[in-house]
Amino acid sequence: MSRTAKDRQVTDSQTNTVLSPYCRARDVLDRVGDKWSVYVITLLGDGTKRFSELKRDIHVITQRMLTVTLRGLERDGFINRTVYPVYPARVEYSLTPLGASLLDTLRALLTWSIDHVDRVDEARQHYDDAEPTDR
Amino acid sequence: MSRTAKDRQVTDSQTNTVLSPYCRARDVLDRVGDKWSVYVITLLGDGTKRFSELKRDIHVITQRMLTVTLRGLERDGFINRTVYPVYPARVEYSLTPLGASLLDTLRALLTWSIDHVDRVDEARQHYDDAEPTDR
DNA sequence: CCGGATCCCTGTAGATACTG
DNA sequence: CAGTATCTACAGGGATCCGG
Repeated sequence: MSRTAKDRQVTDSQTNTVLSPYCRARDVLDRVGDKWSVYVITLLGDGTKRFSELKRDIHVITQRMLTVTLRGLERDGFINRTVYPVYPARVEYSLTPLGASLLDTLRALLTWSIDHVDRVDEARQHYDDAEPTDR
Repeated sequence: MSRTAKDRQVTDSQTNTVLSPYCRARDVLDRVGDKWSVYVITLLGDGTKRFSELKRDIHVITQRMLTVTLRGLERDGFINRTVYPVYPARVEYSLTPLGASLLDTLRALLTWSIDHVDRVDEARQHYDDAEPTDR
Protein backbone atom coordinates (compact mmCIF):
# COMPACT_ATOMS: atom_id res chain seq x y z
CA MET A 1 0.00 0.00 0.00
CA SER A 2 2.96 2.18 0.49
CA ARG A 3 5.00 3.96 -2.10
CA THR A 4 8.39 2.55 -1.15
CA ALA A 5 9.87 -0.40 -3.01
CA LYS A 6 10.47 -2.17 0.27
CA ASP A 7 6.86 -2.09 1.36
CA ARG A 8 5.59 -3.05 -2.03
CA GLN A 9 6.99 -6.57 -1.83
CA VAL A 10 5.09 -7.39 1.33
CA THR A 11 4.29 -11.08 1.42
CA ASP A 12 0.59 -11.47 1.77
CA SER A 13 0.51 -13.59 4.88
CA GLN A 14 -3.25 -13.84 4.85
CA THR A 15 -3.23 -15.73 1.53
CA ASN A 16 -5.26 -12.93 0.04
CA THR A 17 -4.61 -13.38 -3.66
CA VAL A 18 -6.42 -10.27 -4.81
CA LEU A 19 -5.14 -7.59 -2.49
CA SER A 20 -1.49 -7.95 -3.38
CA PRO A 21 -1.75 -7.17 -7.11
CA TYR A 22 -4.16 -4.39 -6.23
CA CYS A 23 -1.57 -2.80 -3.98
CA ARG A 24 0.87 -2.71 -6.87
CA ALA A 25 -1.78 -1.38 -9.24
CA ARG A 26 -2.16 1.57 -6.90
CA ASP A 27 1.10 2.95 -8.27
CA VAL A 28 -0.75 3.56 -11.50
CA LEU A 29 -4.07 4.50 -9.91
CA ASP A 30 -2.31 7.12 -7.85
CA ARG A 31 -1.25 8.86 -11.05
CA VAL A 32 -4.86 8.89 -12.17
CA GLY A 33 -5.71 10.28 -8.78
CA ASP A 34 -3.46 13.25 -8.86
CA LYS A 35 -4.83 16.51 -9.96
CA TRP A 36 -3.10 17.24 -13.25
CA SER A 37 -1.53 14.07 -14.66
CA VAL A 38 -4.60 12.82 -16.48
CA TYR A 39 -5.18 16.15 -18.10
CA VAL A 40 -1.58 16.53 -19.21
CA ILE A 41 -1.62 13.03 -20.71
CA THR A 42 -4.82 13.89 -22.54
CA LEU A 43 -3.31 17.04 -24.00
CA LEU A 44 -0.17 15.22 -25.10
CA GLY A 45 -2.42 12.73 -26.84
CA ASP A 46 -2.83 15.39 -29.52
CA GLY A 47 0.90 15.41 -30.12
CA THR A 48 4.15 16.90 -28.88
CA LYS A 49 3.84 20.12 -26.93
CA ARG A 50 6.13 22.65 -25.38
CA PHE A 51 6.09 23.47 -21.70
CA SER A 52 4.63 26.86 -22.42
CA GLU A 53 1.90 25.40 -24.61
CA LEU A 54 0.80 23.07 -21.83
CA LYS A 55 0.91 25.96 -19.42
CA ARG A 56 -1.32 28.00 -21.69
CA ASP A 57 -3.73 25.12 -22.36
CA ILE A 58 -4.32 24.45 -18.69
CA HIS A 59 -3.85 28.10 -17.65
CA VAL A 60 -5.10 27.54 -14.12
CA ILE A 61 -2.13 25.34 -13.27
CA THR A 62 0.86 26.72 -11.44
CA GLN A 63 4.16 26.73 -13.23
CA ARG A 64 5.55 24.72 -10.39
CA MET A 65 2.78 22.12 -10.43
CA LEU A 66 3.20 21.64 -14.17
CA THR A 67 6.88 21.00 -13.61
CA VAL A 68 6.21 18.56 -10.80
CA THR A 69 3.55 16.75 -12.83
CA LEU A 70 5.75 16.44 -15.90
CA ARG A 71 8.65 15.15 -13.81
CA GLY A 72 6.44 12.48 -12.30
CA LEU A 73 5.08 11.38 -15.65
CA GLU A 74 8.57 11.27 -17.10
CA ARG A 75 9.81 9.21 -14.18
CA ASP A 76 7.02 6.70 -14.64
CA GLY A 77 7.87 6.37 -18.31
CA PHE A 78 4.67 7.91 -19.62
CA ILE A 79 6.21 10.90 -21.38
CA ASN A 80 9.44 11.88 -23.12
CA ARG A 81 11.22 15.09 -22.33
CA THR A 82 13.36 16.64 -25.01
CA VAL A 83 15.52 19.69 -24.39
CA TYR A 84 16.73 21.81 -27.28
CA PRO A 85 19.86 23.76 -26.32
CA VAL A 86 18.76 26.97 -27.90
CA TYR A 87 17.99 30.37 -26.57
CA PRO A 88 15.44 30.89 -25.32
CA ALA A 89 15.25 27.36 -23.91
CA ARG A 90 12.92 24.99 -25.69
CA VAL A 91 11.61 21.87 -23.98
CA GLU A 92 9.18 19.52 -25.63
CA TYR A 93 7.07 16.78 -24.14
CA SER A 94 5.44 13.83 -25.86
CA LEU A 95 3.78 10.58 -24.92
CA THR A 96 5.82 7.39 -24.89
CA PRO A 97 4.16 4.23 -26.26
CA LEU A 98 3.43 3.33 -22.65
CA GLY A 99 1.79 6.68 -22.08
CA ALA A 100 -0.25 6.38 -25.26
CA SER A 101 -1.39 2.96 -24.14
CA LEU A 102 -2.48 4.36 -20.80
CA LEU A 103 -4.35 7.17 -22.52
CA ASP A 104 -6.40 4.66 -24.46
CA THR A 105 -7.57 3.05 -21.25
CA LEU A 106 -7.99 6.38 -19.57
CA ARG A 107 -10.31 7.79 -22.21
CA ALA A 108 -12.98 5.28 -21.29
CA LEU A 109 -12.86 6.31 -17.65
CA LEU A 110 -12.76 9.95 -18.59
CA THR A 111 -15.84 9.80 -20.77
CA TRP A 112 -17.63 7.73 -18.14
CA SER A 113 -16.79 10.37 -15.57
CA ILE A 114 -18.02 13.24 -17.69
CA ASP A 115 -21.18 11.36 -18.55
CA HIS A 116 -22.04 10.50 -14.95
CA VAL A 117 -20.79 13.44 -12.92
CA ASP A 118 -24.27 14.92 -12.85
CA ARG A 119 -25.67 11.77 -11.32
CA VAL A 120 -22.93 11.78 -8.70
CA ASP A 121 -23.69 15.39 -7.88
CA GLU A 122 -27.35 14.53 -7.44
CA ALA A 123 -26.48 11.69 -5.12
CA ARG A 124 -24.26 13.94 -3.04
CA GLN A 125 -26.89 16.62 -2.64
CA HIS A 126 -29.50 14.05 -1.79
CA TYR A 127 -27.16 12.57 0.80
CA ASP A 128 -26.20 15.91 2.28
CA ASP A 129 -29.80 17.14 2.46
CA ALA A 130 -31.06 14.03 4.25
CA GLU A 131 -31.67 14.19 7.96
CA PRO A 132 -28.56 13.11 9.84
CA THR A 133 -30.98 11.21 12.07
CA ASP A 134 -31.66 8.88 9.15
CA ARG A 135 -28.28 7.39 9.74
CA MET B 1 -10.72 22.23 -9.64
CA SER B 2 -11.80 22.34 -6.09
CA ARG B 3 -14.10 20.09 -4.21
CA THR B 4 -16.68 22.69 -3.31
CA ALA B 5 -19.83 23.18 -5.34
CA LYS B 6 -19.12 26.86 -5.66
CA ASP B 7 -15.71 26.43 -7.23
CA ARG B 8 -16.91 23.74 -9.56
CA GLN B 9 -19.03 26.12 -11.60
CA VAL B 10 -16.12 28.34 -12.50
CA THR B 11 -16.78 30.01 -15.81
CA ASP B 12 -13.98 29.19 -18.17
CA SER B 13 -12.96 32.69 -19.13
CA GLN B 14 -10.26 31.48 -21.46
CA THR B 15 -12.80 29.75 -23.73
CA ASN B 16 -11.04 26.50 -23.03
CA THR B 17 -13.69 23.96 -23.93
CA VAL B 18 -11.82 20.92 -22.67
CA LEU B 19 -10.64 21.97 -19.25
CA SER B 20 -14.02 22.70 -17.80
CA PRO B 21 -15.56 19.23 -18.21
CA TYR B 22 -12.28 17.77 -17.04
CA CYS B 23 -12.51 19.73 -13.82
CA ARG B 24 -15.90 18.20 -13.17
CA ALA B 25 -14.68 14.75 -14.08
CA ARG B 26 -12.12 15.08 -11.31
CA ASP B 27 -14.89 14.42 -8.80
CA VAL B 28 -14.97 10.89 -10.12
CA LEU B 29 -11.25 10.57 -10.73
CA ASP B 30 -10.60 11.58 -7.15
CA ARG B 31 -12.54 8.52 -5.99
CA VAL B 32 -10.36 6.37 -8.19
CA GLY B 33 -7.40 8.10 -6.66
CA ASP B 34 -8.16 7.38 -3.08
CA LYS B 35 -6.54 4.46 -1.48
CA TRP B 36 -9.40 2.05 -0.80
CA SER B 37 -12.45 3.01 -2.86
CA VAL B 38 -11.50 1.09 -5.99
CA TYR B 39 -10.76 -2.03 -4.03
CA VAL B 40 -14.01 -1.86 -2.08
CA ILE B 41 -15.98 -1.39 -5.31
CA THR B 42 -14.21 -4.38 -6.79
CA LEU B 43 -15.08 -6.55 -3.82
CA LEU B 44 -18.71 -5.47 -3.89
CA GLY B 45 -18.77 -6.44 -7.54
CA ASP B 46 -18.98 -10.02 -6.31
CA GLY B 47 -22.18 -9.22 -4.46
CA THR B 48 -23.50 -7.82 -1.19
CA LYS B 49 -21.10 -7.92 1.72
CA ARG B 50 -21.16 -7.12 5.39
CA PHE B 51 -18.86 -4.57 7.01
CA SER B 52 -16.95 -7.31 8.76
CA GLU B 53 -16.56 -9.29 5.55
CA LEU B 54 -15.01 -6.31 3.80
CA LYS B 55 -12.81 -5.72 6.81
CA ARG B 56 -11.62 -9.31 6.67
CA ASP B 57 -11.11 -9.31 2.91
CA ILE B 58 -8.90 -6.25 2.99
CA HIS B 59 -7.50 -7.01 6.45
CA VAL B 60 -4.80 -4.33 6.25
CA ILE B 61 -7.39 -1.56 6.26
CA THR B 62 -8.25 0.27 9.44
CA GLN B 63 -11.77 0.00 10.76
CA ARG B 64 -11.91 3.74 10.58
CA MET B 65 -10.74 3.96 6.99
CA LEU B 66 -13.23 1.34 5.90
CA THR B 67 -16.01 3.36 7.48
CA VAL B 68 -14.81 6.57 5.88
CA THR B 69 -14.46 4.93 2.48
CA LEU B 70 -17.91 3.36 2.61
CA ARG B 71 -19.46 6.67 3.66
CA GLY B 72 -17.87 8.41 0.73
CA LEU B 73 -19.00 5.79 -1.75
CA GLU B 74 -22.50 5.90 -0.35
CA ARG B 75 -22.58 9.66 -0.58
CA ASP B 76 -21.57 9.56 -4.22
CA GLY B 77 -24.30 7.04 -4.96
CA PHE B 78 -22.01 4.14 -5.78
CA ILE B 79 -23.13 1.83 -2.99
CA ASN B 80 -26.22 1.06 -0.92
CA ARG B 81 -26.08 0.77 2.84
CA THR B 82 -28.61 -1.42 4.58
CA VAL B 83 -28.85 -1.63 8.36
CA TYR B 84 -30.56 -4.58 10.01
CA PRO B 85 -31.72 -3.71 13.54
CA VAL B 86 -30.58 -6.96 15.07
CA TYR B 87 -28.12 -8.01 17.69
CA PRO B 88 -25.27 -8.06 17.05
CA ALA B 89 -25.50 -5.21 14.57
CA ARG B 90 -25.60 -6.18 10.90
CA VAL B 91 -24.86 -3.75 8.08
CA GLU B 92 -24.71 -4.77 4.46
CA TYR B 93 -23.26 -2.97 1.49
CA SER B 94 -23.94 -3.48 -2.20
CA LEU B 95 -23.26 -1.72 -5.48
CA THR B 96 -25.90 0.56 -6.94
CA PRO B 97 -26.44 0.42 -10.71
CA LEU B 98 -24.25 3.51 -10.91
CA GLY B 99 -21.53 1.77 -8.93
CA ALA B 100 -21.77 -1.35 -11.07
CA SER B 101 -21.47 0.82 -14.16
CA LEU B 102 -18.35 2.45 -12.77
CA LEU B 103 -16.87 -0.93 -11.93
CA ASP B 104 -17.19 -2.00 -15.55
CA THR B 105 -15.14 0.95 -16.68
CA LEU B 106 -12.76 0.56 -13.80
CA ARG B 107 -11.90 -3.03 -14.58
CA ALA B 108 -10.19 -2.02 -17.81
CA LEU B 109 -7.99 0.45 -15.99
CA LEU B 110 -7.32 -2.03 -13.23
CA THR B 111 -6.14 -4.77 -15.56
CA TRP B 112 -4.08 -2.28 -17.51
CA SER B 113 -2.44 -1.18 -14.28
CA ILE B 114 -1.63 -4.69 -13.17
CA ASP B 115 -0.30 -5.58 -16.60
CA HIS B 116 1.97 -2.55 -16.83
CA VAL B 117 3.13 -1.91 -13.29
CA ASP B 118 6.35 -3.76 -13.96
CA ARG B 119 7.15 -1.49 -16.86
CA VAL B 120 6.44 1.55 -14.71
CA ASP B 121 8.73 0.21 -12.01
CA GLU B 122 11.48 -0.28 -14.56
CA ALA B 123 11.07 3.25 -15.80
CA ARG B 124 11.25 4.60 -12.27
CA GLN B 125 14.42 2.73 -11.41
CA HIS B 126 16.00 3.76 -14.68
CA TYR B 127 15.08 7.34 -13.96
CA ASP B 128 16.29 7.25 -10.37
CA ASP B 129 19.56 5.55 -11.28
CA ALA B 130 20.41 8.02 -14.03
CA GLU B 131 22.99 10.69 -13.34
CA PRO B 132 21.26 13.77 -12.03
CA THR B 133 23.66 15.62 -14.34
CA ASP B 134 21.76 14.21 -17.29
CA ARG B 135 19.04 16.66 -16.50
C1' DC C 1 -19.41 -8.73 19.95
C1' DC C 2 -20.52 -5.45 15.51
C1' DG C 3 -20.25 -1.22 13.38
C1' DG C 4 -19.01 3.18 14.01
C1' DA C 5 -17.76 7.80 16.12
C1' DT C 6 -14.39 10.92 17.98
C1' DC C 7 -9.89 12.81 19.25
C1' DC C 8 -5.30 13.30 17.90
C1' DC C 9 -1.13 12.86 15.11
C1' DT C 10 1.63 12.63 10.77
C1' DG C 11 3.00 12.85 5.89
C1' DT C 12 2.46 14.97 1.90
C1' DA C 13 -0.01 17.10 -2.17
C1' DG C 14 -0.75 21.42 -3.76
C1' DA C 15 -0.32 26.48 -3.71
C1' DT C 16 2.37 31.06 -3.35
C1' DA C 17 6.28 33.50 -4.04
C1' DC C 18 10.96 34.35 -5.03
C1' DT C 19 15.31 33.05 -7.46
C1' DG C 20 18.31 32.16 -11.48
C1' DC D 1 11.97 27.22 -17.94
C1' DA D 2 12.99 25.44 -13.94
C1' DG D 3 14.69 25.08 -8.67
C1' DT D 4 13.92 26.29 -3.92
C1' DA D 5 11.59 27.66 0.43
C1' DT D 6 7.66 27.98 3.05
C1' DC D 7 2.81 27.39 4.18
C1' DT D 8 -1.66 25.13 4.52
C1' DA D 9 -5.17 21.62 3.90
C1' DC D 10 -6.30 17.26 4.08
C1' DA D 11 -5.87 12.18 3.45
C1' DG D 12 -4.64 8.44 6.05
C1' DG D 13 -3.71 6.06 10.30
C1' DG D 14 -3.72 4.73 15.63
C1' DA D 15 -6.12 4.40 19.74
C1' DT D 16 -10.04 4.70 22.37
C1' DC D 17 -14.83 5.11 23.46
C1' DC D 18 -19.93 4.24 22.43
C1' DG D 19 -24.78 2.26 21.31
C1' DG D 20 -27.20 -1.74 20.20
